[in-house]
Amino acid sequence: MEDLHPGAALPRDLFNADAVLVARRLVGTWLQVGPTGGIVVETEAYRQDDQASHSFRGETARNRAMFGPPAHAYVYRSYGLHWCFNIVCLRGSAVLVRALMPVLGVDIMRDRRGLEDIRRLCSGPGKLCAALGIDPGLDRQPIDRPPILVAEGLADVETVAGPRIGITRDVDRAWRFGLAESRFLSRAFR
DNA sequence: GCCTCGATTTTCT
DNA sequence: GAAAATCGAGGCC
Repeated sequence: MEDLHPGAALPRDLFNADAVLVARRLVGTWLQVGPTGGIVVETEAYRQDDQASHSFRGETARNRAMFGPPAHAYVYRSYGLHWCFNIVCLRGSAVLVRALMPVLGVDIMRDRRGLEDIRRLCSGPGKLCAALGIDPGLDRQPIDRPPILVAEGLADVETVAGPRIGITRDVDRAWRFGLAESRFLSRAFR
């Protein structure tokens, strides 16, 4: 494996754009929360004109962050149990970060997850939040100020695309993006 | 490896 | 009342 470390922080303007473009762009970037972090290997885009998105029916108490400024976090509870971490893009849209290649603070992440297997530490949106210590305290926080950092990561990235996971509407949009050949995905791309 | 199931909050019907 | 942007455990092959 390469010598991995964060590069320059991504500018906020980058997130003031279509979530589909941002989702593809984020594959291979660095995501850090406090003392833990790694390389983003899987994302999904959700737009307001998209029936699978929480924002489709307008603003609610839960999805308020999606209607706030770009480059801020949207953290929500999934299936009543797990947390999911998104980055807000154009108004009413966001990118769900689904999987990470653990790099920084791996022992901390193992402790938080109670799991040794590095390939499964962050291989899903709920797992990733547990490993990074993400909770609703980060909802609506900027992603370019501590404890969050999103920065350049891998130099050359080959991405693959496919249908999103776990949704029942607008299922044919290929808005899930992954790092080609990565062993840290939540599921393989076909 | 595959499958089924249950935990539990938010939203919608 | 039921489904949802999920996960882990347990049963089976």
